Amino acid sequence: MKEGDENAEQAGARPKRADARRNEKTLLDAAAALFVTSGVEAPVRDIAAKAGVGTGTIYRHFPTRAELIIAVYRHQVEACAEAGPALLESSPTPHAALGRWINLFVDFLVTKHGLAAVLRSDNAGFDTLHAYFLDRLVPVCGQLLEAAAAAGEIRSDIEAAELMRGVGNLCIGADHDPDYDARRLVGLLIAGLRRLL
Amino acid sequence: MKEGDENAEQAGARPKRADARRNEKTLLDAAAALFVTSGVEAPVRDIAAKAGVGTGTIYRHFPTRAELIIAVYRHQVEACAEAGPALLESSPTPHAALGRWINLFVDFLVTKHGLAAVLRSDNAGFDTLHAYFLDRLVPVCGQLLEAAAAAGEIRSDIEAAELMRGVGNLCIGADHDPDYDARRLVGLLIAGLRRLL
Amino acid sequence: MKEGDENAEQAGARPKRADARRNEKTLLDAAAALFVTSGVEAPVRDIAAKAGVGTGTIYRHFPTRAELIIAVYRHQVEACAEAGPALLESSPTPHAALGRWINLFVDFLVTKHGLAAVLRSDNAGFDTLHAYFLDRLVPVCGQLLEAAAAAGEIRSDIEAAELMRGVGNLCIGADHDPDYDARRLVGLLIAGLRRLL
Amino acid sequence: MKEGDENAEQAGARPKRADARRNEKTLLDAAAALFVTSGVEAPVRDIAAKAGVGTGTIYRHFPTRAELIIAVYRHQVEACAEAGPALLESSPTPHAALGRWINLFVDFLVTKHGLAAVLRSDNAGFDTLHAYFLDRLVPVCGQLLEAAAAAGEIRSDIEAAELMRGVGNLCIGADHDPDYDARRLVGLLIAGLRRLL
DNA sequence: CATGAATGAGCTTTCATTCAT
DNA sequence: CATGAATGAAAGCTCATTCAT
Repeated sequence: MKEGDENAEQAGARPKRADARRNEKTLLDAAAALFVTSGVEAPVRDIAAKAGVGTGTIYRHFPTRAELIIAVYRHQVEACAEAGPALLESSPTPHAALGRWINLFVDFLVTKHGLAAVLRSDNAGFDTLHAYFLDRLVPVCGQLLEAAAAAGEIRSDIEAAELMRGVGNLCIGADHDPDYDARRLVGLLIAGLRRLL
Repeated sequence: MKEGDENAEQAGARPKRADARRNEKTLLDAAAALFVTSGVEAPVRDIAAKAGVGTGTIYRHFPTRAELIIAVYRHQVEACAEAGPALLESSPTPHAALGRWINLFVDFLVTKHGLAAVLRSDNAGFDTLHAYFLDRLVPVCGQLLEAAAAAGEIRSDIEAAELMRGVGNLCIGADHDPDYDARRLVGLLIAGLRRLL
Repeated sequence: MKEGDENAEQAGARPKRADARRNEKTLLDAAAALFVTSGVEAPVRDIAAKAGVGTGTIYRHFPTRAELIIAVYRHQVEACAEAGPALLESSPTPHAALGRWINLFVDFLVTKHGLAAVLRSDNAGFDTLHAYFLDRLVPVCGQLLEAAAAAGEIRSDIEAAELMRGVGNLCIGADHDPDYDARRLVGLLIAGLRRLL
Repeated sequence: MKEGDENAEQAGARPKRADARRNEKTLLDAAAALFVTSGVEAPVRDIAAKAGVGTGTIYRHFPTRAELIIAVYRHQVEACAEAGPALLESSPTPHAALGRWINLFVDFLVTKHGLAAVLRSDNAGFDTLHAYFLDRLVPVCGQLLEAAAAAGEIRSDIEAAELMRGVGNLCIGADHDPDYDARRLVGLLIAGLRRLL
């Protein structure tokens, strides 16, 4: 049955079915919402319920939790990664660029209940997630760090991966405590990088 | 209630009390040992098994996990708290004292598998634990902070509670990753406190 | 519905039918292959995947698993059924013919991972399957049995249906254990039919 | 000496608590009953429900399904095993003893829905079960087989393990079909062992 | 008081089957 | 007709917590 008279999907070899696409969107929205309130380890059943789908649907779209988490946050992570070089150019100094970029990351993380915790998990199931964040963000951070070090603004004995982890850690629990300002503490951390004059 | 137990013991001369006390010691040792290997959220059953007692016994002595954790670490927390004033006197500057004292805290936390994470938990059951740490350590930290601020060494817009939380956060997950040096990052944080010259 | 398909095909000359038939063939091949490796209870999805079709297609062609199994093995079952009379003629004695025919059946069953087990299933869904095997093979077996009984070679108090079930049972699990030789045991069973002299 | 497990319990250091013992009995009864109707792979939840206990109770008493199955059938298996030597002495010939003993086994198995199937399972979880049956029954069968072979009554090329499996297989499904008489078929099998005169 | 048995909610994951596309 | 997305009922297993002994 090759009649191409049906509403042809937008160009592409195997376009996702409309309902599937809709569902995936619904799913991601539901997951994102639940992640905010219950953390990224929210029960699959709850996510499914919130999305109004069966649990199987989640597993079809995202076989592992890591994949779901990545999908939920991909856009924001990508945006963050891409912002790095631009900030380097538009900022007065590399150290300032670093601070701004880190703030972007903090703004992202602060609302991701439990994400930072899961990034520390030694559970094998989260390796993919771990790797994704590392792959995308550490190089960017490294670039900024190197620029600042090259400019003599900061110490050069801190690894990007370590700094990122520190920043990540400082964001843990920042969403459910108005007395805790992760951004301010991260500011301290970044300030601490400065080479002592 | 706090001192009552001791007195009742002397007066009543009930041998059971000695048993109970011995049990409690055994329990704390077992819990401490298991916390090291399995984290502070180790299954109650495992702790009981290690102590050679029934699970009920644990609940009798420590109705909530928070209480057990506090009991296990009380000595070390007290020691840390008490070290504050001494360090203030023996250190060249208040900021140096702060740094040393914070290092003490980091050294404590980093070896307590999962403790830092639990301190961030929004689980109501851990409120007591949270409060205990705050009560004991924040004033000490505040004292050091104030001294450093008074000496003009650091900014004065950082609260002790917030700083403690930041330090605690930086320690999360530091035990199972040799590539992550919480102490170095905390050092950055403390360095970041310095008033820019 | 049973004969309609064939006629409609010849009359209407609808090319779609050719597609469908090809599909059915593909399906049966895939199912047969998967049955060998994963047993006759292999997941529908796996079969569909192997055939390169959707799961719905399988249900369209074979609404129940029993029907699929029957379709997959029909040729071999028919061949087995048809071999009975021939063997009766070509064998030295009816009992020998029976033995040979039974061996044919054993050889068939033993390679059909899980088929023997499913033949014993009390799951209503397999009634059709059960009935099919009975309908096709029991009469043949009965014929051989009667001939042997008439020749005075064997006891006459065993029903063909029962014997077939026994043989079927002996084949269960014969595929995944090299230490178990269903054929030898079946040989014992057939030998046991002999009238004691 | 056996000196009674029951008595040892009263005397021994750690007697099982009365409620636990009662529960275990209830559990075994419930499991046995459910095994009859739903097979030995009946859902843990169903067994628990039938016994009126929580699922956890089952796992406490019998961490693996194999252990539960063994416990349910232990008495009968032991009785069967122990009957072997006695039958050898009390029967007119070793072959007769073998037949009688096999009948005992058949009577046992015929009501154990799904047991035979599970004994064939290649699932690692059932290794223990498999081993238990083999350990207890195959030697007994082997003894009878050897005696009969030594007496020249039967062929000597059949292994006890294989014979037991054959008998086991013949019993599959015998409980839910009044038209299928496993005992008669097994009789055939045993008769087939006879050395042809 | 101590014990540890019992409870049962809660989580993940699989798959037969239906039905929108 | 074919497709494969969605469904949701199972099922196994863990562990905090209660409570009979």
